[in-house]
Amino acid sequence: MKTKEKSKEQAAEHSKESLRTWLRLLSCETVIEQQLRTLLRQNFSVTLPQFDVLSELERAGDPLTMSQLSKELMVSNGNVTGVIDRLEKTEFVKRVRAEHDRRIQFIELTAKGRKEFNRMAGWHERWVADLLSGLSITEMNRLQDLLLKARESVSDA
Amino acid sequence: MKTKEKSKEQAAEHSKESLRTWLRLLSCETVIEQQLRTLLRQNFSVTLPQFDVLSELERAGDPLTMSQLSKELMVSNGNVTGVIDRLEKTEFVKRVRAEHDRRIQFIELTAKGRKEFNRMAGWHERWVADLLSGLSITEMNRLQDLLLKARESVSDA
DNA sequence: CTATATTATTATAGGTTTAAACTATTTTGG
DNA sequence: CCAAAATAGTTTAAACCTATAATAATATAG
Repeated sequence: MKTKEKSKEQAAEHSKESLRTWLRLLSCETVIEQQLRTLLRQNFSVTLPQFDVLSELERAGDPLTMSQLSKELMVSNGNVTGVIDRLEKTEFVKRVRAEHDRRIQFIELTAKGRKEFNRMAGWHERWVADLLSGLSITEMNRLQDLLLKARESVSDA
Repeated sequence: MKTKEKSKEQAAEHSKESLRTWLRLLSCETVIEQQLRTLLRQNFSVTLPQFDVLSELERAGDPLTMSQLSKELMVSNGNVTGVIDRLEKTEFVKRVRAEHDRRIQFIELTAKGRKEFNRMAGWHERWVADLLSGLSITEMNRLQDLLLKARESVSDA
């Protein structure tokens, strides 16, 4: 078989392996997500999307707008509105209208929100480490590289 | 540093890499899922969960019960009820009560459902292959192995 | 000042989970 | 054997998440 030439057989095999890879990626993500969702709910009465918002706010260090949250978390803007509504109800965050542009809502962590999040984050990291304890650091680094390459492939496609 | 001894530094690094790995896995899964969801909706007016149900039914070859679908797709039983309700409304599947055990609902593809699914499945495979075209077959095999190992780690934890 | 773009919310439809309810079946104890 | 209890399969209810599309409010450009 000639090299550098993409035969039909190779294309078919690539296609088949792509599907297998995607299905495995999906199931792997699903089992981890469900574990974390359950642990967060049972231990802290918080949902995973809510945790993700708090995480993003803490990571940023500064208040973020609805649009920034929407972009960072890769969810729709209408979605963010609902999650923030509920986080505001539990007083983990608060909305603050920007002075210079009254369309903009800045979302900031309250003292309570920051304190609770830090408590959760410690456990969250332990849970993830525990779930992935069967992988060595080397394996995780290789996995990260391949996942990054996959994501870049998707972005280019 | 002594070998075979898990120092605190190693544990901390493992923990950090676990979190990075999980976040990368999550974002990778999310971007692919959103692409596929959009493509399915725009081209076939079907949702990703509905496609997954049809896929499972076609793969099985025989009708499946609600519980079997719930287990295979790793979603709750209440969830399956709703998705099947909608698939029944579009006449892609139908419910059939089992003779021998009248608690059981067998879900089977209709002729229309099977035909439409096969049309979708071809495109679905092409889309996935296109999204992952930046990875070689070798890379995908390595990725599959690592993902399998990760999922096993989660199951053991 | 008007047209356009940006930011956020609302409306609608669908997906998801957990807990509880409901029905059918099986098991158990008398 | 039969009634009660336990188990199994599915659905329902309530709460939340999610996307798209439409809308409202504000800002900016011409």
